[in-house]
Amino acid sequence: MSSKGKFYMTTAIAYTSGKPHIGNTYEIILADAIARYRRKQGYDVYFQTGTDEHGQKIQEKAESDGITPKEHVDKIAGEVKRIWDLMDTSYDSFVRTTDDDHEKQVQKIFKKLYDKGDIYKGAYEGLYCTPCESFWTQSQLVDGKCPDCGREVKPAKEEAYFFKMSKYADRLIEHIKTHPEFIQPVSRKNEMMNNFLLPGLQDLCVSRTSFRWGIPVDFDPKHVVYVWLDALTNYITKIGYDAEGASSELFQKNWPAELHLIGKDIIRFHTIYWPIFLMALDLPLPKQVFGHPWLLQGNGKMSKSKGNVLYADDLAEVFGVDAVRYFVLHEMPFDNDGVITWELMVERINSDLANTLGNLVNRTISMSNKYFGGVVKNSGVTETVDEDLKAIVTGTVAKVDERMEALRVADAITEVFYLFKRCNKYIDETTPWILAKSKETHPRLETVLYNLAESISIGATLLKSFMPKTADKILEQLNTAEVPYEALGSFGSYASGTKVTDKPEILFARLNLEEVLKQAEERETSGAKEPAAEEKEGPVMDIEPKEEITFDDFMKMQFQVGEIIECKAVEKSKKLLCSQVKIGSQVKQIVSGIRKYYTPEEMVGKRVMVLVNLKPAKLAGVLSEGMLLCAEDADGNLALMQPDKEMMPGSEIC
RNA sequence: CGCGGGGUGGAGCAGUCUGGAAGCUCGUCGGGCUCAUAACCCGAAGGUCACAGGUUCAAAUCCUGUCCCCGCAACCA
Repeated sequence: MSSKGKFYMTTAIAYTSGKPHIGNTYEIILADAIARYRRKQGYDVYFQTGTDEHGQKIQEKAESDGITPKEHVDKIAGEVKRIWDLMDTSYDSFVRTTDDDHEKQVQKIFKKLYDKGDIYKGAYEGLYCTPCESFWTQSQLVDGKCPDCGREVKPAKEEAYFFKMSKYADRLIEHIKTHPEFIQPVSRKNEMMNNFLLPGLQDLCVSRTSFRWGIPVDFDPKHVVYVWLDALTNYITKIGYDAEGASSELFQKNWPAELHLIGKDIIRFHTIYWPIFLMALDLPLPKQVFGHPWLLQGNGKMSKSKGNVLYADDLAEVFGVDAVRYFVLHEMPFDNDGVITWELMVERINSDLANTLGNLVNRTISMSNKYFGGVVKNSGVTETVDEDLKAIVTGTVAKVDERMEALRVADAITEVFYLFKRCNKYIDETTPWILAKSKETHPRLETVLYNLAESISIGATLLKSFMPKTADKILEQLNTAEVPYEALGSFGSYASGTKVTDKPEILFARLNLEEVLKQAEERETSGAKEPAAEEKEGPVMDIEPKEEITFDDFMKMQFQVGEIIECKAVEKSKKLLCSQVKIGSQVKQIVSGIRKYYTPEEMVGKRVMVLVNLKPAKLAGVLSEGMLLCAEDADGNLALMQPDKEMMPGSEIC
C-alpha cells in the first residue's frame, strides 16, 4: 500500500463510571469511520481509544458497590471494550489510565513540569468554616461570618499543586489565530477565545489530597494527580512518550496527532490545557481537535428511572450493528446535536437501508440470475443514458474525500447513498425487463447489468468505512473484491463474465414500527423486574432495586408529621422552596426542589411527612434541616406525602 | 442579570461565519412501472425562515429588543 503518510487519531477516553450509552458509543463509531476511510485512502493510520479510570467519583462508586476501585474499573473497561468491539471499531490501541506504563509516565511528566517550574505547590486559600467544610472569600461573608451557618470563620488553606497556565497563554492565542483549522467546528473557536483565553487564564489545580484513587505524585505521595494531567496525557504516554527522552519509535513516528476527536463538552480541555501542557513539554501540538455534537434522546433526556437510556448493544440486537452505525453516522449533523429514537431508527432503516440500498442489490442480482444465469458480462453496448450514471458513480469518491476531509461524515455517507439512488433511477431509465423480451436487445441488457454491478461495487467499497459488514456482504454477493482506491474514480474494475450469487440474501428487511416499539418496551421493562402485573392495564413503573436494609437501619430514620407554617421561594433558584415546618414544639427550615409543582401559598397549612433527623445542609446558600417526602413518577412529577387523616404536627410516622 | 445550544413546510435537519431567487431526507397526495424487500421512477401540495424594530438596492443570514424550548452548572437532602 502506497502510504500518503501517517495519521494518528484518538477519541476521548471513556470515563468508567458506568456502562457507555449510545451517545458515548457514537464517538468511537465516528472515529472508526474516519480511521477506516483514511486507511482506504492510503494513510498509515494509528487509531487509539481507551478508558479514563481515576477520580473521586469512581472511588465512591466502588465503595458503594462494596468492591475495590480497581475491580470496578476492570469491569467497566471490559464493558467498554466489549461494546467497541461489538460495533466493529478498528482501533489499534486501547489505553487504560490505570496501565502501568501510563501511570509511570504521568509521574515523570509531573516531575518534569515541577522541576521546570511550571507546576508549583500552592494552596487554596480562603476563610474556612469548619462545620460547613467550606471556603469563603471576604466578599461572600455576611457580617464577617459564615453566610450559611453564621458561625465564625478562620483563615485556612489546603495544599495543592498548580500549573502555570498563564505562562503559555500568549503562545496559544497566537497558535489558534494562525491555525484556523485547529479547533473544529470553528464556532467553538470563538467560544474558547472569548470565554477563557482573552479574559486571562487561571492557573489549573493539578493535584488533590481529598481522595486516593489516582496516580500518586511520587515525590509528594499525599497528593494524587488530578484528572486532566492524567487523562489528556494518554495520547502520548500510550504510544511511548518518555519524559526523560527515551521515547519510542512509535511515538517518534506518530506524534503530533492529526486528529483528536472529542465531545463538545471537553473542547476547553483539549484546546487550552492540553496544548499548554504540550508546550511545557516542548512537544508539537496536535493538528486538529474536533468537538463533535451529542446524540440525544428525542423524548427528554436519558435517565435510568425512566428506563429510556439507549445502549448500543441493545440497538444492535434489534437492528444489527451496521444499521446502528449507519444511523448515528448519518443522523448526526456537523455542529448541532442529533436525535435518536426507536421511531427514527425504523424510518431511516426502512427508507435508506431496505428500500434504497438493499432492494437495489437484490433486484440487480435477481435480474442477472433471471436473464443470464447470474453471469455479468460487459458487451459494450452503450447508450447516452449510461454517461450520467458513470459520471455520478465515478465522481462520488472525490465528493466523499472532500466531505471526509472536512469531517462532514454524515454528508459523506449521504454522497454514497446518492450513488445508490442514481442506480435505482438507471434501472428505470433502461427498463431491463423490456430489453429482456427480445434476443436482439440482450447485449444491451448485459451492458446495463454490468454497469449496475460495477456501480454497486464502487458504492459498496465506499460504504465500507461506514458499514463494513454490509459492504462485504454486497461484494460477496457480486462475487468481487473491494475496488482499489485509485480505481474508484473510473469505470471498469468489475471483471466481465463474473457469476454473481444465485441466492441473493436480503441485506435489510423492512421493519414494522409497532413490532419494534413492542420489542423496545420489553427491553425497557425487563432487567428490573418480571412483568408480573401483565394483565393490568396502563403503564407500570419500576425503579432500580436498592440494597436490603435491616430494621435497625430503618429505625435510624425519624419521620414525623410537620405543618408548613410559612413558605417562600428561594431566590437565585428555579426549583427550590424554603418552608418553615412546625414539628411538635420546634420549627425547622426545610428546602425542597418542588417549586415546579407547588406555589409557596398553597404549601402553607399542609401537613406533610418529614424526615427530621437528616444532617442539615445548605442548598443555594440556604440551610435545610430535613426533608419533605414526595412521591415521584417516571416523568419526575412530584406529590407531597400527607397523612390520610388530620394528625397533630409532630406525630411520629412509623 | 450563571454558561451554552436552539426556534426554517406534518417530522428530522442544512443554509446564518463570507447578505443576493427558501434547500435536503422522511411523510402525504397524484401518476408511471413490475426486475425487486407493497419496493423503484416521475410529478404535486405544503413554509409571513419564533416575534418586533433597524441597517441595506437586497436580510433566514448583519444590528437591537422580546417571547418560547432544551442541555449543563449551581441547589432537586
